[in-house]
Amino acid sequence: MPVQTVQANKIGVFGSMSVTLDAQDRKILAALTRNARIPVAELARQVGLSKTPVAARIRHLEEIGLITGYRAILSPLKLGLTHVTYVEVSMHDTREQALQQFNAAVRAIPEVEECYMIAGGCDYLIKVRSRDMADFRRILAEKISVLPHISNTSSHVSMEAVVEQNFRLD
Amino acid sequence: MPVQTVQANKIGVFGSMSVTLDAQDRKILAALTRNARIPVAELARQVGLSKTPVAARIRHLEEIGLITGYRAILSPLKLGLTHVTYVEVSMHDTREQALQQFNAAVRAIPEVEECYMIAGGCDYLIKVRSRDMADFRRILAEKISVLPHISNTSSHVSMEAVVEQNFRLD
DNA sequence: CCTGAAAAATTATTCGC
DNA sequence: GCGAATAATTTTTCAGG
Repeated sequence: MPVQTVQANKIGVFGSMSVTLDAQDRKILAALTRNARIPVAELARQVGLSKTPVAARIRHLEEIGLITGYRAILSPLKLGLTHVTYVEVSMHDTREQALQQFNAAVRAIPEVEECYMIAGGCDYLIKVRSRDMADFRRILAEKISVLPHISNTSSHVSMEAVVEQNFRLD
Repeated sequence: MPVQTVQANKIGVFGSMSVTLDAQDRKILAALTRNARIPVAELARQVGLSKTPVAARIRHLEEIGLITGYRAILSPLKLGLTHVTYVEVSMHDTREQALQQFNAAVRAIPEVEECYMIAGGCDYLIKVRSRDMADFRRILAEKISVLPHISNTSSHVSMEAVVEQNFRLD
């Protein structure tokens, strides 16, 4: 059975609670986080168990939704997507309906890599990945600035990626 | 032979520059980005080619460094890491040596998920993932605030993740 | 709940065309 | 680049501690 069936999310009160993991589960997750294609046999060796319990643990971690999937990681550099810009967005309407309309619209923009609603001054922080400054200008003008209920935006261009997509397991 | 070797480098002569991809390569990357464990046979079906060229294309995409790896994706929620905070960091020394010392130090903090050097007012933008506010306070006090050459920090707490780790292939 | 090995299924590779 | 046969790898199963 393909693994992506794991992504059947059970969204609800009980399905979204955090889970306690033992040291071996953490080793399994650390290894799968480094390499999604590691064989269970090799994983078992690293964890210090036999294949059977390791396979069962992986299956369980998938079923409870802790492992949401397995993905290939691409080089933004090789894709020509070297420019990263953070856009602060202020809203002129922060009522629930307006926020949900904004959320839906921002999710439809493929160039938006991340977006968080922020407490305090600016209302949203959007991370945009683009080819270059001209590409970003187009994205800002055609996609970001036309988002619903926006009051104004402020862009902050990255000069260097110091840490990109780091993980934390402990 | 894959097409991209014909017109290999778009810009410049260096091996780290961007690559031109045909529609089939993009389909392969899109599929592997959704599911790293998809069998070559299934991938071939989706792309509209047979297994042989698809396997060769994947191998090539790995060799040129466009596919950098395959990783399991974990649910921050299930791990109890629901709090995201962006920390703006200003430096009191922006000479090259100071920046490199800062970069090395920030890379050693596991709770830092991302860090970009920013043009303009604040010098760095750091994304921190924590269990809760108390956990963040500890990280800020013990790990962020003690980074070398820092002048001051300003924290922006996320209230909602609207988009998390979205990809762009086109 | 784990072990270890045999069995079964799946997947990748190698050919001639 | 195709398709089938081959070869390799990986997962699953099961009796036993």
